[in-house]
Amino acid sequence: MSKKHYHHGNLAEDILNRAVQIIDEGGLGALTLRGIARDLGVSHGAPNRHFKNKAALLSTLATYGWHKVLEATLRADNVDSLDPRLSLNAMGRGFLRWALHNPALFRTLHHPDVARFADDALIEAMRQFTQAISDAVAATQTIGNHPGVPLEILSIYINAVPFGAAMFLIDPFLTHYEQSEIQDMDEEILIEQLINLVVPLK
Amino acid sequence: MSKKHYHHGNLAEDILNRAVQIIDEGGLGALTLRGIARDLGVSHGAPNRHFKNKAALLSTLATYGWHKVLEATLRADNVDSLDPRLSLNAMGRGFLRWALHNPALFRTLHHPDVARFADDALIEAMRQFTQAISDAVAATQTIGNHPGVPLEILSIYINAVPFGAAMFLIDPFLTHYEQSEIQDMDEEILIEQLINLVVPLK
DNA sequence: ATGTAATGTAGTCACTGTCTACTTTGTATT
DNA sequence: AATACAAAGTAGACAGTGACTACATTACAT
Repeated sequence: MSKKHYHHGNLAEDILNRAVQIIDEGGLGALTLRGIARDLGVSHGAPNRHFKNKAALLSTLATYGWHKVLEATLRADNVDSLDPRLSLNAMGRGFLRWALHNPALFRTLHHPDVARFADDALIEAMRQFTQAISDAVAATQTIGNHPGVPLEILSIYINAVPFGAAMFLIDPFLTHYEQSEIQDMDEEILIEQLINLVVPLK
Repeated sequence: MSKKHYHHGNLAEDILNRAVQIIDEGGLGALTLRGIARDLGVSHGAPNRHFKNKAALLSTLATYGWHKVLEATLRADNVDSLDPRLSLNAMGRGFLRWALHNPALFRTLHHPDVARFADDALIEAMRQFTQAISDAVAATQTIGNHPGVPLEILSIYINAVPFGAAMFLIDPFLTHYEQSEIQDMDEEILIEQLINLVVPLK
């Protein structure tokens, strides 16, 4: 970190952290390699030693994000419950909570210009996530939930709710939308009510 | 269109159409004002006469998209049904069908870098859409659907399903995902099964 | 200790968005 | 019909960006 050293130390990680901050503050459009380099007090070409190009940086960021969101989804309270419904409900809450707390990373996850240049690591991270959701959904089907619905379709449905809800809730549009009562709501209650709609605990 | 004329005719509209094509082909990252100008055989500064800047072009595109998706949502078969559930179900199908057929425009709708610089027209278009959904959801509540759930939360839930599902289904990631049976499915059946999950016709 | 690979620097290039001054053309007014 | 004016397009310039190159510094394995 000290400016006296020629070598930076762990520039790659600092670049990623700074990238998350910038996206949080100004969106993906505000992200520039040269801007990051300036912020870290390093020459404009330095980031190229750690990321082949801008797409590679975004891809790394998205891969990191998928790992994080999977972790948040699987480590939430009650995920380990023996009741598949309670477990899946907990996963949904963990997912939505993480998305609301990490809007910048969340937005990179499904960003089309990121997925378009996805490398193998990113594809594998995405696959792991969808697999985890699919497994949990399959478990609820074994106890009678939504019988007859193809697993892949049911998984899309279950996944779409926290994803679509988060997309809407972190949309800058909401800021312009005055009548909303949601901004005053307790976050946990909001999460609970939304997830209970898609995975009822009856 | 003839190259012999100094004035182009209706350049603004042609710019928008070409922009949609470019986003369809190469994503939002492939969209450049100069590229559009080249494609239309016009000087690089010409688009500035019709759009103050790139953000204004994207904003116009998004506004147009919101109008289109609202139209597709409200004009689908059975939307006029007297049964609020059947009507809302039809709206969901109309929405999802449109999104799958217009991935480029759909992606601009909630693109954070677009909403961030939203002008009044865009905000109003968004508001009209959410209002239409909210009204239809409220109608289903009057006949006993999801009693006790706050309307705004229920609306987010209802909206999240076709939105999140479309987001996933048009994700370039799916291309890398071999085991998927979804790509071989009939689109209408896919739409029907997904929407029936969130708005059951019992 | 030393040489080699990793890491950072400085310079350059094409491309982009945006601005300005200028040119051409459609149209309303007389 | 002539003409003035606004709308629309052109050409040139500028700074910022991503990416590449050649070069400098440093860490580390041998």
